[in-house]
Amino acid sequence: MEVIMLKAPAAEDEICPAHEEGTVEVGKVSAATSSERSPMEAISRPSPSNTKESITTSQEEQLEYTKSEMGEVREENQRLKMILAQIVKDYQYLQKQYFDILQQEQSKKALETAEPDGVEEPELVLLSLGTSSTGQKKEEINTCKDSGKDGEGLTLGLDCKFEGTRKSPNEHESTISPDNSSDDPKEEEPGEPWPPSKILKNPRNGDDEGSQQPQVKKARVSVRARCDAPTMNDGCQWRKYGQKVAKGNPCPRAYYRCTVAPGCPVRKQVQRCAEDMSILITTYEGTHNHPLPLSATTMACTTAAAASMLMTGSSTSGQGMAPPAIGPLCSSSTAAAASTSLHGLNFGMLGSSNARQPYLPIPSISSTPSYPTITLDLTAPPSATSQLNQFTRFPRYSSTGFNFSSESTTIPTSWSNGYLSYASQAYNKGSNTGSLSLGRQSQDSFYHSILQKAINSVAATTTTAVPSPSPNQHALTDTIAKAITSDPSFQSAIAAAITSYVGGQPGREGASHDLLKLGGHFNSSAVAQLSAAVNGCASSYLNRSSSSSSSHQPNLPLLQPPLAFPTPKTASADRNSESID
DNA sequence: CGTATTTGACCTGCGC
DNA sequence: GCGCAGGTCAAATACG
Repeated sequence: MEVIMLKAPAAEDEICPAHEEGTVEVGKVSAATSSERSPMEAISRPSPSNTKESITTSQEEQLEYTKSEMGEVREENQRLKMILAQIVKDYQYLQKQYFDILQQEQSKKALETAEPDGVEEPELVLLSLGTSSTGQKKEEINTCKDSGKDGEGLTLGLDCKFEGTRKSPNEHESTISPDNSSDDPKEEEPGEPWPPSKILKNPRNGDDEGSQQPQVKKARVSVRARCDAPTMNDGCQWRKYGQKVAKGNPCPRAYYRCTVAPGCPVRKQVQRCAEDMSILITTYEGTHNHPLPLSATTMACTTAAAASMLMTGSSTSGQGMAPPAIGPLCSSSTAAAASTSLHGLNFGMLGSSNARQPYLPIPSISSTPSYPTITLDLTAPPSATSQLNQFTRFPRYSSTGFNFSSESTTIPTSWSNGYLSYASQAYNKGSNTGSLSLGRQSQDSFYHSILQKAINSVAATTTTAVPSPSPNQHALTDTIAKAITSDPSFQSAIAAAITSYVGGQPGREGASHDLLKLGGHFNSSAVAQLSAAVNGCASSYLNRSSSSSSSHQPNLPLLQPPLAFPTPKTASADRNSESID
């Protein structure tokens, strides 16, 4: 019975999470529950049909046992339902916050767009989440630029609609701010015909939107990642509707359309990099008009964030052959979200058969004349120096950027520093452009380090092992906690990061342990703060890791046990089997 | 048999 | 106006 209980939700998560939002899942769970009951009742009730005389004592005992088990199962089911409800609630709340932030930033940017420096069209916005080789970076950027035309670049336009790279602030607001929520039916509805051309072309779409905003250019989010599989597993269901060989790349470009919902306008292009066949370039466009699975949501958020950056960046950044000077800080919140979301993508990608390597996102945002394009490069070689070079080249960003260095020894420090910068300047600057560098190889080590650091700090202050906690550690912890608590977007980013970190590496139980440890020390005010901050947005993620020790967070209702979250099937499957066993 | 993929043709926008 | 390239459609085909 227990097996069933655990599996049902898990299975749902694997399949639906990406398709349906929590609400749906809840329903599904309910369904599962009812279905479970039937069998149970079938077992417990059969007695009437079977004469009791025919039932042996042992059988009766078994029935009793079964009944008690059933009761437990039901209780468990109820508990799971509650958890689901909470998660859904959390999710919705966070989503709302996230988009609110985006809107605020857009408004801010719109106001600041008037700034002289930002006048140039931001053809390129660099959002670096990972280490990337400088040289490569350039190439990538160029590629991105070209991509607009030859399709070499990948763009993932998930949820944001954009107007031309540069529109008046008002326009920006009017088109984007209203709805960045990917879940918002409204957004999609304006359904932007994917390609501008489409607008005019497809009457069948029945969308007048196209006509309404003929000039609207949708943002595209291009993700470059090493993946042997035909496509990345991004949490959505796609149907291939075309394939074509684009000029400049011998590899055919495949066109996919989201089939999660009948009228979903989201499409994606998948093409292998001509230079490196192992690199898969996936471009997303459009807005989902249906609930998204967690993993898909992440991507959507990434797109939205990227789009936001693009939009804002368009007003402030310079052109871009070389990663131009981007504002010191991309909208950190969005950048962070984007980066982390990307990570989430990676995570999703892990689901694909061959893609096991978690690549840190090294996103660079660029826009082509026709389409604002954001390129997230998850393929950067694990070169610490490359990142250094990158920053050397663009000290401007590094100085104010949200720098997640990949160097294990400096990561925490960089991060904290970067975050401080972020916290203090992000909104003040209002700049949407900048760099958010998350050392690629670091992703793993980065989050780990952060968590570890936080944990250590906490441990230092809460355990006897460390008599006198370092003031610095304390400060760091507080800083982190404050930073997280003060910025919902950042919370989301952290949540996504954690998700990626935890979920992206099924085999790495360490991550879970770290999180558990974090929660385990929640007595510490610092940890409590962190937990509270993260809790809001990542509770669901944490839950998974804390599943085996839900008792550890009595005071953290959100940190409940575990439902299978959209994670690579293998991961969730393993988890389920493990829990079952 | 139903669904997904393949593939050639068609449409549209853009540059010359 | 013409040609090129990107993007989409839809019939044919493959697959489960």
